[in-house]
Amino acid sequence: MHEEVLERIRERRWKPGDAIPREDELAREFGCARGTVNRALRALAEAGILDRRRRAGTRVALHPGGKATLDIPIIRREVEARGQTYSYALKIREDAVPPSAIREAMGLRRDDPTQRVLSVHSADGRPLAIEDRWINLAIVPMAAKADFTRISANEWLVTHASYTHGDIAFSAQAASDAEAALLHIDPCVPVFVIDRTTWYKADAVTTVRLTYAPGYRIHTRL
Amino acid sequence: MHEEVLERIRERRWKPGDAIPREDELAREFGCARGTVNRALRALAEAGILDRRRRAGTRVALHPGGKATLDIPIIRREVEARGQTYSYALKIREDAVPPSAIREAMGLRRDDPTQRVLSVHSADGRPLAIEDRWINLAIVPMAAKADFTRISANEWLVTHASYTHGDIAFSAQAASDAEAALLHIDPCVPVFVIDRTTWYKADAVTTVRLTYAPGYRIHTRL
DNA sequence: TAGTGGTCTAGACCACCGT
DNA sequence: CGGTGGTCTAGACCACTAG
Repeated sequence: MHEEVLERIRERRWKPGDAIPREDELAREFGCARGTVNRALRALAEAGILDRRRRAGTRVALHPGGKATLDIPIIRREVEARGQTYSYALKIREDAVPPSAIREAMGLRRDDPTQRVLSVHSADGRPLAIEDRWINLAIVPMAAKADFTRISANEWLVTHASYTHGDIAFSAQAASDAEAALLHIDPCVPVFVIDRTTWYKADAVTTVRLTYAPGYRIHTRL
Repeated sequence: MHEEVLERIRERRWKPGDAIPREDELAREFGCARGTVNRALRALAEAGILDRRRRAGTRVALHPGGKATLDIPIIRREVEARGQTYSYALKIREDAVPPSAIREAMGLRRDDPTQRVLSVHSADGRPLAIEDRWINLAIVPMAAKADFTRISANEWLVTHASYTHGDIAFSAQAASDAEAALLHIDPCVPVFVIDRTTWYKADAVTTVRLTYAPGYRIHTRL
């Protein structure tokens, strides 16, 4: 069902913008229950292949497939999955007042308790990524007692803190002097950067910048 | 249902690694049909929040929420959505033999008909992205007749060609001399790069490199 | 092999939103 | 307003796989 509809779209029998038959018509045509048709079409709509609206019916999306789902893996697992040996070094851990840009992004006041954790993840002994993180201790007080010399803040938070929503951004940056030193590269070299902030209801949980060594790419299938 | 399960995970009543009750038990607890439970749990599993296996039951994922879905928008729409004026310039269009790296990535022979289309997308008159594309004319012969001076190859292909699968990669690169000239920036400046190749069954449809002007970021919510 | 999720059915009522 | 998708039910059988 799902596959048959996809096939008709790919064969261009149903083209972008076209309306396709109603659920009950398709159910008769395929000789199945409407619920089955509904499930198949809803899945295709979630994938961005179809546009569905009550009363207006179902149409092939104008720009089908304009979505990609990325895995955001734990760095350790990513390294180990490539068969490399992972290592990790904690560089800075301090209770400190974040710079105003961070405070603003997290919606924090100057007197909110925050902890900064800066560490380097390495693959086969070579620096792979810098993790520069600020944790809101008011929301995750347990983090103050966690042993970030053994497990990365990245990994600790994934299993010990929950979030309701967040945002993530990918960009290209020139390595700063400090970043270059940690990654053993020259300053101003292009590096791939991921900025992520997560929230629990109205409160920021943590914000992190991951700065990857040159050559890093995020890859996914469509 | 969906929300209630999410809430229990976020409250850490069900923690990563924990097994949660069977579908029929939850159905009794919530006073609904098993089908309803199944739909809710299946949705959470697709989102990476739950791990489900027949016979083994349902568990909270060890690394919940390790997925992000990105919109891969048409550049024109992306610009217009920001309220900027979009413009587009075709720079190169030629039937040519792709370099061996491209041929290899697309699985083409030297005598397969291919067309190169290189263009620049601009926002408010400022170059935003270079689109450097190779099209497999054996699979999309209509592309030879398309008017790429008016509509970008990007946009034309989305509505006139289908694909069964593809892959996409994001990386940070140093701008080459040619790219720097087209984007009106200095060489070696960090630029965000998207490489994408799409396939129809066993044949490559097109491969494209989008090179974005400095400052570009991809952003999404989690 | 037994227990779990995966999928389907036939029917029902509801919510939304173009016309 | 009416027609469409959205969601639910109660039941059934199947497919997979852990023990």
